Amino acid sequence: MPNAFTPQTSGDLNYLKSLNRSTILSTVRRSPGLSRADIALETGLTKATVGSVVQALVERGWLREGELHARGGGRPGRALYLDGDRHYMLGAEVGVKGLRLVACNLVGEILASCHREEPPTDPQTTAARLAGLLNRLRQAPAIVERHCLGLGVAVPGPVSPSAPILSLAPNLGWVDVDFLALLRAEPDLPDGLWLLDNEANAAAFGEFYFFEGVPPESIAYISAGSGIGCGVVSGEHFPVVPRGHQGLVGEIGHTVIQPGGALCHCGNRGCAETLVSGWALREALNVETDASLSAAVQARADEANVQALIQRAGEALGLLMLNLHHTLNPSMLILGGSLMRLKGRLIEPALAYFQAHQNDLLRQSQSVPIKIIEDSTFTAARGAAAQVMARAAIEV
Amino acid sequence: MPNAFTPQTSGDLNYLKSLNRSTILSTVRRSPGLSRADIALETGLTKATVGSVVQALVERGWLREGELHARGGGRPGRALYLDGDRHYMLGAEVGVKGLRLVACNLVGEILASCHREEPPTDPQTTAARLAGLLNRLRQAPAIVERHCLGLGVAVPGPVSPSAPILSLAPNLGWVDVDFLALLRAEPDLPDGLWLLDNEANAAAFGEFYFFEGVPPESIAYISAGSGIGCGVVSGEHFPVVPRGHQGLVGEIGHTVIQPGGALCHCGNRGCAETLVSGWALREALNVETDASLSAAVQARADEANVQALIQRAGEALGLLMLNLHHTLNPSMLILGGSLMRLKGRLIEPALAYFQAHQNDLLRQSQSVPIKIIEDSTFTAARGAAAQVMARAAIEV
DNA sequence: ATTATTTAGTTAATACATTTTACTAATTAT
DNA sequence: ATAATTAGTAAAATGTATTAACTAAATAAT
Repeated sequence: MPNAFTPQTSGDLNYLKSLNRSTILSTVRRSPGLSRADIALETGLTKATVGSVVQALVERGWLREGELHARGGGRPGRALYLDGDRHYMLGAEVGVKGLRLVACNLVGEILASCHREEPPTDPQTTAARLAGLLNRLRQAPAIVERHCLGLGVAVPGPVSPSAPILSLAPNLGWVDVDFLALLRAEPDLPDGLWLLDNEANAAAFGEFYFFEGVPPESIAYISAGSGIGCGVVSGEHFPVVPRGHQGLVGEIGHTVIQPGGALCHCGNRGCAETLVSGWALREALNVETDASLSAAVQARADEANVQALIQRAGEALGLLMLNLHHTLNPSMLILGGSLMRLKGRLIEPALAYFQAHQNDLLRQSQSVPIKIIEDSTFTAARGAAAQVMARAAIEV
Repeated sequence: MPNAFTPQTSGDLNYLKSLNRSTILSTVRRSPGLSRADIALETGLTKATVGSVVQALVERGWLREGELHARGGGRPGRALYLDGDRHYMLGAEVGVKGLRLVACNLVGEILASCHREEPPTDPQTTAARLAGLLNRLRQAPAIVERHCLGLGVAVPGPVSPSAPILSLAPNLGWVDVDFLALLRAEPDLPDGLWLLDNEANAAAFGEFYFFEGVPPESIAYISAGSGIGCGVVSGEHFPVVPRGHQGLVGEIGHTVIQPGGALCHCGNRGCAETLVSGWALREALNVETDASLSAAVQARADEANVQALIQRAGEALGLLMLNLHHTLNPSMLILGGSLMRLKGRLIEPALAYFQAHQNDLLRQSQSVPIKIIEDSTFTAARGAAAQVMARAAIEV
């Protein structure tokens, strides 16, 4: 039956095996240290099945055995963990302000990374530049001996749900770019799975997939940078990222929250992005694209109109969070993106607005946890790598 | 792998069989008249598997054989259809203004129906009244000889995703009502599956499941009645209704689209419901709850302030549609609910606003089809019945 | 110390769903 | 009529998970 990665819908015995293998891997990822017996209990599979699947996964470098459990009577189980030492995934983000790359292992640890803060020009040149950085990254001592599962690339715009093509990146001026094809033309790049996704989706996926602690049922990741995007993920063993008919799920930057408000790049008035986004704040404060917005705000922090501007932006973000909550109702909201560098100045009004406007629908249950990622430099790149892992886990 | 109805995640041979059976049924539902060979081609299953599954489904009254195909050379295949003659499902809607009941067959045809336009009082009494109507409905000649698969109930408020409990129905004044338990206490009701869901979710499900023609990948159904709700469905063979952490997915009536606007029942200002909803319009026009809103509007159609009010409501609906599109990006928008009785007066400004504000993100691909259901008296009830069928199809 | 008990994990036999292969059935084209 | 083509069925083969019986390794009781 279908999950995010296998759109197929009917199944044979192969599919069944892959399903159970993937479920077992997911179970260990979400609860590291479980024993075979624990897994059997949790998944409903028999000890025999779990035993044989685990054996295969250990041999292939996906799982490793750890210490013995010693809890009460009986033979102790052997703890199982994802094996962080044999495979790695590459993740890259083509951002409006530069390229970011990571290599990370099955546990989500970043083994090597690099970034180049220089706005991309045309797709072709950017692909060549990214290929160069990737090849250098792959020489890093921490990963040179490992097996590469593939490469995930995150881009700042919607990706067509039917093909891995960037359909529009307003802030780069790119339209219908088959970035992976451009990349594939470069020499010496690794084999394996190659994936392309929207930056917010990738980031959301990574935060969900490598969540530390008890994972929420679903999350919405609001990416507040030059523009405002949002990625959604849910589904415990098979995390699903809804992309929508045209890949526009989560384009909340262009939801209208102030009819008749300021003119937006998209042609409408009162879009959320006109109130809270990198470009809108830069425009209002006269800050160049390649200068630091947060530094400019910091420098002019005592000007009343600057304070009011950031305050209003924060409140707009809070409103956006509320509307998102009433539309998608995720178990957790995560805030990331470069705008988080404005810290309390932006975040406090946002949270205050969100708390103050909890209405009856919300108040009856406990309110939604909110997590803030202050430095999300590599969040999308790591998320893209996570997507590679999730996909590879199905095939192993 | 999990679908809407089987939260399980690991699988055995039983699961595999159920998966394929359900897929085959879905294939026939979406394309009536396929032959066994067509199904094998479409699903990727072998002819042998399809043959044996179809045989079982014909025996159990889910499929029936039809005419022979005659297309070119070779032995003609035999057309297969869902069997509309042996089973039926009951669906009921507990609405703010009354009860609506249907019995429908596997093809989605309504075999019998009744409604009682009298606002529900307390849950207990309502359950008793509904039970009475159900028992009378089951005596209808069209269904009395058939087998009942179960009962689906749609309610005007969010249902907890973890249990079939209506957590809040603001317009009924009900809180945390276990309506199915109350119903179960009544005598002589049928066995089978009993389901409870939000009215908008149920309606959305029914429109998706029994869609006539080529079904869209996903739909969002906007239910514009006393309040404004929205249901979402996607997934071809296993339609999924995202419900969210607290069952609040689609509570778009309380998204804020006019900060600082009119005070809403929920305590906030500027919610969509303050501009476009049965209660807001009644309040503005001084129409009693049990009187007809559309009649009142009709009667005062030449007053300028009434015209302006409806015009504004329509534009708010259009804005809501746009925001929904940018957040969920469904393949099709469906508008329903009692407000549709205002017809062109409301719908035209809504569509005009929606078309006029298509921005770059939308314009690049063809625009979203919009379907309007003018009379949605039984839409939610039939949808609840559809949910029963979808669930029963997994178990057969 | 020895034995019983409990839990973990493996192995071999079994059950069963799908596939593969070979077949029969029914039509059209030659 | 015969060949060719497509639909559908039947029997054997494949491969999955389960069941049942086992071994392994710890604690608790004697």
